[in-house]
Amino acid sequence: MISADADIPVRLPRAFFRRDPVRVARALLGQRLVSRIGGLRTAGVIVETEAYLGIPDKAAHTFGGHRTERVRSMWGDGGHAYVYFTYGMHHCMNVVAGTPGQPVAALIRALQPEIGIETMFARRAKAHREIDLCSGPAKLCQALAITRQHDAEDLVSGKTLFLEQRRGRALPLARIACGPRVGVDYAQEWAARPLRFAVAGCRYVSEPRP
DNA sequence: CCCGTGATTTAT
DNA sequence: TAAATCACGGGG
Repeated sequence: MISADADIPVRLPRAFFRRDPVRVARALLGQRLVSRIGGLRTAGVIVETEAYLGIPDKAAHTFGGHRTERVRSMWGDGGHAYVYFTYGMHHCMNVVAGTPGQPVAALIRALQPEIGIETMFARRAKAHREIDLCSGPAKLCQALAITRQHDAEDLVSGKTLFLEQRRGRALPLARIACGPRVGVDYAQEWAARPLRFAVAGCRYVSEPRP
């Protein structure tokens, strides 16, 4: 039977995140990322992710067991945010996966804007079309006002940044496109591995599409 | 294609 | 300390 409160938002539970990063990256597709920052609510459906496999992964910030202040949150429990700053102007958000001591994560690369679209346009003055608001890891952080301030935030219990379950079941594999990760050409044999995932045919996915 | 921009990392 | 790097985005 159908529950009367089927549409009340439910958070993704801790167990969702305490899995290997490929599983988490795929399972995040179709879920909702919500930001309540600066008194404004913005949210979108995750349509593109990448998995970062930690110590052996030459493209990961924690490659080789690298453990610095910047990547501290990567070493913590699954279900927390890892937000980093790069190129002097951009923030990118990861969802930490696995359990403490496993520095693995899923990078959120694109959202389909859903809530607070006017706020997103205001925060992203250079975007003129809805598909330009969140079609890239730094674009979505700008649209949702996610910064290094939100690094290490607990997405399971936090009040400003969290994930709502939108799909009870995983997206069928046939509806997930995959391909090499973006911007990791330096990572040798890890560069070509198919660790980028996207909702097949979705126009909100960043280009070039997998 | 090229370049901004600055924290972080890596090499001296 | 100095130099190189960078999980990007915007403009031409």
